[in-house]
Amino acid sequence: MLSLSHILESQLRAAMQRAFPAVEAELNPQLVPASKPEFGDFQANGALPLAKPLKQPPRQIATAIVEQLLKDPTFTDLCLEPEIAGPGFINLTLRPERLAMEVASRLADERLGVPAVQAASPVVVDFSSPNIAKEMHVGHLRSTIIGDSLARVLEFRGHPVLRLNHVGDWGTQFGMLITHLKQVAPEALETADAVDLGDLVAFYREAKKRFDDDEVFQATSREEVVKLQGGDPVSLKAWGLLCDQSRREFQKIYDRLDIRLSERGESFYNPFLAAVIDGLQQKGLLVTDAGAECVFLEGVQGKDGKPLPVIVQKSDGGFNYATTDLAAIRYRFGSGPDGDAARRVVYVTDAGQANHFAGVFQVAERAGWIPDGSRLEHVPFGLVQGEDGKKLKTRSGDTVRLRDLLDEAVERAEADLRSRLAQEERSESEEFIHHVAGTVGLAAVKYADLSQNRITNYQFSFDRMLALQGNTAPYLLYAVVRIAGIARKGGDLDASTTQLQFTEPQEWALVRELLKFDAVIAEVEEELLPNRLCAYLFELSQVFNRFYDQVPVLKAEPEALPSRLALCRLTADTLKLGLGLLGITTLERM
RNA sequence: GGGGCUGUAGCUCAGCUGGAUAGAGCGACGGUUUCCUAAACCGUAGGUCGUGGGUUCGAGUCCCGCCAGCCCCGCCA
Repeated sequence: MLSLSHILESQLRAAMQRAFPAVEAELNPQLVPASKPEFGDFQANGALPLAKPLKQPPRQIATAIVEQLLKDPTFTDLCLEPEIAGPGFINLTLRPERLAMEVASRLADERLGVPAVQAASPVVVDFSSPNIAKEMHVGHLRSTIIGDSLARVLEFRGHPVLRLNHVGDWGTQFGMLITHLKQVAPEALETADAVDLGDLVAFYREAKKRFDDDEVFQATSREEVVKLQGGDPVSLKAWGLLCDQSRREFQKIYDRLDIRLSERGESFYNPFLAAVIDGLQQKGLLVTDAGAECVFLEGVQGKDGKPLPVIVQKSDGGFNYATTDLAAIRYRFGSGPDGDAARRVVYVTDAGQANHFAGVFQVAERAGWIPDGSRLEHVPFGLVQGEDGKKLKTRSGDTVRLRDLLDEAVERAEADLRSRLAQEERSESEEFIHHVAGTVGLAAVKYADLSQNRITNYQFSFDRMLALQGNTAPYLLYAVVRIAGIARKGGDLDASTTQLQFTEPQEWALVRELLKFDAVIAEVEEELLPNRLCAYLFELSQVFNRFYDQVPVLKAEPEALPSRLALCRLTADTLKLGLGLLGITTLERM
């Protein structure tokens, strides 16, 4: 209904101008969706702020606006007579036949009323970003799931999206690991898969410990990084082997989650690091401090009130992550061949990096590397916590591997399903059980994460995410299954309907809910908050379940049947599309 | 010490540019099934929106102070 609201807005604006031609300030109708169903479809709050400048009671102002509205035939064609309520709200109700027309047009539109932008320049979504030589763990869960969903929404809107996996394949950590392996397991640096990933993780832990405790080891590691960054063939080969091995493990997780990503690790920007330093130098932003090249931030003070630096070149000559991030910003906004020519770049990383990104973004801004009219955004999210409110750990206190977490979700979904089948004395094939459990388990993990406002910490709970009632994936999937059930029992959902007619309040409620879809997608695209889409899909499922419970479909009167089937079809299409944008696949039976 | 985020019902959370009596789910309590999967639906109870000021026609939402929790703070990412 976005297009209708735009039309209404301009009609309101015009009516206000006609009613109060003397007012010079911009007249804003303040048109928003009605806060409650009994107030109609939209409400215009614009009369209230005019009370003071016009020295008139707001209801009188609203009356004058409504008077003008009623003189506009395009308005009366669209809406019933407006009502003035409360202190001066103008409540607008669309004509039922217009709502039915909107439904009809969506039934004929595979995009369900969501317009496609004609965008040539890409949007970069930087997400997931695990580290080479480590396993993906619960810390990568949110970035991976949220980033994928945002990418899907942006793609659906028509943006060319670059899904970039900025894997940690460079830097000090590699120096540590390679140095350690040279000493304890040199074969791992020369032969592919000489040690498995689990061992690599153990080696990494040992290396990290030595790095923290042993100054000699620390120095050797730093030298190793410099060698690597300098292109030393032995180091490079070892590095390549480690990356290949990790990459294959990551891919298994991505395949399982149905997530597509282009790997472009930190190392990719290696050739562009020196130019970052030169560029900052040319802009006069660079300051040498204690041997390190820094840019001091404006408006951010550290202890003792001195400005905080962003270090772009360490005193040993090496570059660090800030340098890489700056090079990445230049590359992503830059035009080809060495550039992505993006107009919007978003980073889906944990909220703990907010300061880092604020600093890096400021430096990029001051260096003039963010083109006018383009957007550079950090999309932060909170920690994953256990049900005890602390950082999620295994019972033995280790980090939870992503693989294990997904396995457990699916196992629990399967156990639930089997006990339910037994209870209902249903018999299903093993294939069915595995397919349903796999879909439900992964959907539950994704939905639970996405349905919460990402900025807050997220309390992870298998029991809650797999619950069959409430705002959960199973509840939404069940709504889709119910509609599929209607189709199986003889309802032809694809039957074309020339005349839509709705009589029951439950039908109208469903119609109105269905028509909100386009506005929700626009909101997610803008705000990058997938939980808004989740909230909508949950609401839609509830409204549908109410309809399903209280209004017969297959046993409807012949004149009502086609319209009700059409509502079912549009509901199923909307749920499937919406869930698809969350990265969740639906089922026909469960 | 400085900065960021958070604080809303017993629990987990919504609350979009400030707008009508602050919403949902779970849990609790009470109902509904000869009918499309009851994995559902209907109802009841439950809140000084951390706290004190301020801005204004109007504040959970904006501004300032304070309290509590989490995170970050020069050569890790």
